[in-house]
Amino acid sequence: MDVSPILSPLNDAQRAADASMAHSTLVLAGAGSGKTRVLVHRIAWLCQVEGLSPYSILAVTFTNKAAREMRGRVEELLQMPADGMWVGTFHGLAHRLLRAHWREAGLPQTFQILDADDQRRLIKRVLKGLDLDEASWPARQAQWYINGRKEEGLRPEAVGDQGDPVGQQYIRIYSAYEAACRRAGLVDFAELLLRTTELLQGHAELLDHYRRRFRHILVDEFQDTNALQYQWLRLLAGEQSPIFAVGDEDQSIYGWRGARLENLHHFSRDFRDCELFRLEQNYRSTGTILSAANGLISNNQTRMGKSLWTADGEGDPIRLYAAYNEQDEARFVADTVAQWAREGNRRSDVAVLYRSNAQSRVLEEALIAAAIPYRVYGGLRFFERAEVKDALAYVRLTANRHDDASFERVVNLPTRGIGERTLAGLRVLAQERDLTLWTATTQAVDEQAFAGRATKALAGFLELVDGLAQATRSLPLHEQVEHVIEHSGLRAHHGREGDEKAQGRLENLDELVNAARAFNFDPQQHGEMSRLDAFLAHAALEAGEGQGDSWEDCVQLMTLHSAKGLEFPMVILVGMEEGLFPHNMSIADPTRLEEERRLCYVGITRARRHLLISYAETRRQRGAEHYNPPSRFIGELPEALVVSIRPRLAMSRPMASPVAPRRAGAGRDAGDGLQIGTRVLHAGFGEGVVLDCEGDVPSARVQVNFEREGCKWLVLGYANLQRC
DNA sequence: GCGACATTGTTTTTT
DNA sequence: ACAATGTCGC
Repeated sequence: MDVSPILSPLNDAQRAADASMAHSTLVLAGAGSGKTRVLVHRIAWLCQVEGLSPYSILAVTFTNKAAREMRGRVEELLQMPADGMWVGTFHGLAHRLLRAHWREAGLPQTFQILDADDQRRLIKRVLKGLDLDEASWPARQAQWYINGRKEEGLRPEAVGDQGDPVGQQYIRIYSAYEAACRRAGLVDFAELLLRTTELLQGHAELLDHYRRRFRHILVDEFQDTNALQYQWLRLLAGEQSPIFAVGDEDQSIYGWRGARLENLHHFSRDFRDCELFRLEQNYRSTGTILSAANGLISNNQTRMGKSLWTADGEGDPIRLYAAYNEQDEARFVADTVAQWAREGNRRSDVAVLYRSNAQSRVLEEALIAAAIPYRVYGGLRFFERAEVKDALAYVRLTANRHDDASFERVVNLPTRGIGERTLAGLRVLAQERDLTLWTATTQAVDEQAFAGRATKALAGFLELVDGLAQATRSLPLHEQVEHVIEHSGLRAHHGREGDEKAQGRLENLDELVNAARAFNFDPQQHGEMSRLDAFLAHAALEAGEGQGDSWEDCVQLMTLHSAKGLEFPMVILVGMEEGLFPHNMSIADPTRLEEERRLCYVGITRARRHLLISYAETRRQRGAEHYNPPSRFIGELPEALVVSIRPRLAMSRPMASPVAPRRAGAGRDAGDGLQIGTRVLHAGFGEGVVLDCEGDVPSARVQVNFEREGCKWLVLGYANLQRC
């Protein structure tokens, strides 16, 4: 057997890890050290050298994208399809197990998945049902509590209440929520994992079967596992299945949603005969970028420690730009990208990374003004849009009439005269008789429990859904979806609104039909599920990243979180100010501050060749002007690696209006559309940024901070400034 | 029951 | 600032 294609592209450390004979293997892989490559080649090694069938391999990732990439690369390396191999996200794999064993798991065959939004809405209803007012019991809080308990593997009855009334109330909420899910056949994300864990714990023969089947388990991004995922893995691996985990403590950025970095530290204790490998050679970035990353992360106290190095050269210094305000910063980004493109580079090789989504707006405006195409990642994805979810709710009801969450969503959409009063009556009825809303409605109609008009409306809704189910039963999937959109009245509903946004919603509905048409049903993966159920699960589990959007050469805009796992020749890290990054919510707590620092580390290590950092001295945040000092993280970079690309002037932070109040509107705009922060070109002084302006049009003066000459006041009528 | 105004709370995100 | 809710009058 020629193993050279598997091992020869690897360096010594990677090769040692991939050929490890230890029972458990933990690979601490720094950013850009070939993490995915090690996983892919390990699978190839197992198949070709140790002679395992792909059928007996289980590989777990956190995102669908990572799962797809892994499967693709394994197939490429092995030169054959790896159909039998289970590769997927924790949730995707758990879902698959639950579909295969719904009976043993105690679920209805048609169980539906709740996404985070569905879950919150359902919890809201449960809170109402318990007569708790929303002010003291916010749904978000309850959601956080419930998911937290599930991720600890705890059911309501297992949660210990220390006699504290708030805790007891939460336990009540948790119980009521569980009952609501059970009645309606609904499963939230955390439930997928918890239910699977319990399924395997409670059914020795099933556990035994899967333990025999999965002779080897691989896990990506191990630092992001939560307690339940860790438990799930231990259970599935048992004593006999070797486990191969890859992770990086310095890239743990999801602590706030339950990820436990400790899992990485406990690995060698909990999985027997463990061998540890470190990958520290980086193949991505220049020496400068790595030194900056190392310098920054060394400020974190709680780490095992690791230092990246590269055989590559030093490369460019890191450029630091002190913007006057957020508009100036955005313009700097646009200018930089324009310059980069002018030099013959691709715009898509540039990523602009920010801490929070709200920051994308100014950037987008500046890019539009400069006619630079861009693409924003994140935000709400296709299957999360309200109109799409509405349509899917109808479809879900045709598949499972008892899906209360979907029932509530569309029972009066478009409005058909079923109001809050009627609905409240229905809920009471359902509660009293322990029925789903659908059944309760059927009985209410039979018994004429409500006023004539309401009863008629309810009967109309029941008929509508039954009719939709009837009519679509034997249609192909996309025609089912199309039929439902048409005959539920949703299309007409959005058509009536007639504004620009409604147009977009209609397009999304069309796109949903397309998505249904394009959905490929894989009997091997979906087992005995119907095509429709498989599509609905797909919509819930894969929010629909790649939908739409052509492949134009676009600058990439995204949050630091969504940049994890990606790399770009040029990275611009914007908004590096105290309070923004590190975020205000995290500054006081050392643990969270360290996570912010890791987030910064992730951002820096995305860059291959060029790294630019900027901050704004003034920024409008939630309506008010803020003067945040530069981020402490800037100061933590080795000074020698950073150059300021515009010398900061003593005058660079002029005091704003409190000292010299101006007439409303004046002071913002010096006629000519020159606003504070506008970049201008002067024939003699070169380029600069408008800092201030005063007076009215004939004698207006502006203060400009020139790159070469410093700060000057100019009379607008004579200066002949050009915007640039 | 429904549309027009006030109030509210604002990290990060995948599944 | 601003979107996403909740309350009020018809």
